[in-house]
Amino acid sequence: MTQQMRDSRAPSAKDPSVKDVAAAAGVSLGTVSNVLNRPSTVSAATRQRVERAMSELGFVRNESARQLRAGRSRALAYVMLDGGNPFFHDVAAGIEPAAEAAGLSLFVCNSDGRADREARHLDLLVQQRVQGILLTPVDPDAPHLAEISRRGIPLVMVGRSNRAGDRCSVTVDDVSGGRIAAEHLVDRGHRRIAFVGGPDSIGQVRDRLRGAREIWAEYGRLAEDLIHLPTEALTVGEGRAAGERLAGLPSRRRPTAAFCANDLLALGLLQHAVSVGLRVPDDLAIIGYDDIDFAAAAAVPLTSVRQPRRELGRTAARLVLDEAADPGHRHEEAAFAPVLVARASTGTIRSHAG
Amino acid sequence: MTQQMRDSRAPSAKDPSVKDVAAAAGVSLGTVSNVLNRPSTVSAATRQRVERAMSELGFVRNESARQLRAGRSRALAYVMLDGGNPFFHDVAAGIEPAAEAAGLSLFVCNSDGRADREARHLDLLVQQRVQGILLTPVDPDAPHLAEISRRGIPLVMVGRSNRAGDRCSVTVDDVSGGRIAAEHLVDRGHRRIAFVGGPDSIGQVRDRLRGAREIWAEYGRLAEDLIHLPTEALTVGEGRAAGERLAGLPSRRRPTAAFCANDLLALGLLQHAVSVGLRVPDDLAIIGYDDIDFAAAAAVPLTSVRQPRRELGRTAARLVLDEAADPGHRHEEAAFAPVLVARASTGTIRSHAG
DNA sequence: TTGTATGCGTTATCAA
DNA sequence: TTGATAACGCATACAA
Repeated sequence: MTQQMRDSRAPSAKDPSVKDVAAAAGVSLGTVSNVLNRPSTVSAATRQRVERAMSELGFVRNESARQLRAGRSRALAYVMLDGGNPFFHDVAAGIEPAAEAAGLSLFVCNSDGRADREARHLDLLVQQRVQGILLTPVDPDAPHLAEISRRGIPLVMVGRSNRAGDRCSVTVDDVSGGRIAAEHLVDRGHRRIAFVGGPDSIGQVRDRLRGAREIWAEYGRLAEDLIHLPTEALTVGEGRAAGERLAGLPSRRRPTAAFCANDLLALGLLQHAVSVGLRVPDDLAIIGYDDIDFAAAAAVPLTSVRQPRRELGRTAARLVLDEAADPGHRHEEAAFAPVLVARASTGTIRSHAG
Repeated sequence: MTQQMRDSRAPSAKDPSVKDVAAAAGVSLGTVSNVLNRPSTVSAATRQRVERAMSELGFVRNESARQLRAGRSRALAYVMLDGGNPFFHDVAAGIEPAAEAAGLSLFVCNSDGRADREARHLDLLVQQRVQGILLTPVDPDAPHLAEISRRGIPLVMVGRSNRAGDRCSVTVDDVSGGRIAAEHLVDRGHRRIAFVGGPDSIGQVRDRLRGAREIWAEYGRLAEDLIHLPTEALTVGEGRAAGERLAGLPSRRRPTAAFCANDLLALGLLQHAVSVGLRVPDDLAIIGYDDIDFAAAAAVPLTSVRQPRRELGRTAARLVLDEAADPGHRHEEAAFAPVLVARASTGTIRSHAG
């Protein structure tokens, strides 16, 4: 059942190198290299001989050696903020084809929102001499990021720009997103709403709340009618917990709608609402943020503020690649606009009964 | 706004090497290496001098050079089958700490269910000389996998074993899982059920259906009362589409419960059911497979057949690491048992009304 | 068109 | 305790 297979090659045999191929083909090492890198400069006859030797020996280029020689790796890296949130995987999915088109591999790492993990990943990536780093940072102004730039490694911020603005970034205006979400709720006639989200250390959360408050004030609503339900993380579980607290409010203070700082919170809140028999959107309207696929897939499809996830990744990749290749590169901030995607969780025009 | 920063080091300056450090510290290159690798053999005074030089120059080891020297990389890789399914990311999350504990990095790749992409990733990984590969394969018997083994690279199958059984694998018995799911529905009194899933080329799907059919037969039910609704992929969208077809069945043939080959399908089906006003579980009970976090988070929490996702990853990592390190390694198949996680989507004991 | 020689940065061996 | 040297596999400049 668990018999060791008799391999055609001893497991300990070392990989054949260009030298071995050269010997087998009866040519010099340089010729083998030419076959690999400038095949047109080699005569058809010898080329075939070399290629035959390569396949017979099972030759595979050693990437470490190539990198050492080249002075840099052929890879990009993306350090995401929360591996449990599909949003970031979608961003990564946008980066990958761009990296591949440039002949580069993509290393995907997850800081999990912890500065120490972020720093550790960054360390490793510098050791690998990656050509560029895409990062959704725990703290966009952390000193260890400046260190990366000082080394001359292209570093692009994804979803957040740093204060100094001295590097490329790809952002979606979170204040504007907060405004859009809140205005949607105002339009739907809600007069008492909740903002669900936290912790406050996350800039995106602060901005979205700020946007919501702006709109709220502009419509002349009372600040106290926009209740902030803080959470400890942007997770489904915290969304559920927020639901409990929301349900516990005295009815005169209870909001008729909730704007969640991301879709995970919104899904948790939705679940809690349904479980206690609330009708969504009639008893409680819910709007999320990010528009991950699971938002559209929810039992009550979730209204959400869409960020162009793949596009973020693609654009960020374009920027690092430019910074890596073009000596005249100038940093730029590519800003995208969030857009509202209205679904059933806030009521459709059709079904809305005032 | 997009001003080029004046770096303390010219962007083109090359990274300092051990040689540079040695020069700066006034010692030989070998001593620097000793500081790095065998600090105890260096006198405290020189060690400090070297360390100071290192930090002043901003020295960072070059991983390529280390790898070239060592003859192998310090990395593991996981090639997942579907990056859009959180299940696989959870497996990866189980691998990572194990890799880290062994001092290895983890490359995560996504074949997206396509053999050519899988092959391409594998190629790249061989070039990188990774120490081992974890793989949820498109086809566990594909010849390019044998090629990996022939090279002596530890290869562990995750969630699927190959026919020959000549390598390590970590599996969860899908037939058994299918049985558990179907029996749960039988227990709930369902006499006509659907199996939603496909394509047939996916072994896991075949096995789960087989298990369901086994139970169905063992309980003396008619084969025709277990309807197979094939899908083209294991996605939310396909789940929704299956819902349409299910609703289109004549009522005498319409199942009262659906067993979905994975949770994404189940979520799609759930959404469709809710959208057409079906009550879940009363009008239609739904059971999924994998028990991803979003199953528990659904508006109607989804009953699912749980696979120990992180544990799969952790165990697979243990096996590759053993194969990579122990010359006396014997291949083994670590088999886990799936377990039912009953939630509201199939009715709870309490609320169940026969 | 092909061959020879050198160096990338690191680690390890050996001699001092 | 420290220093000099070789080797890992590859790509390239240059010579033949």
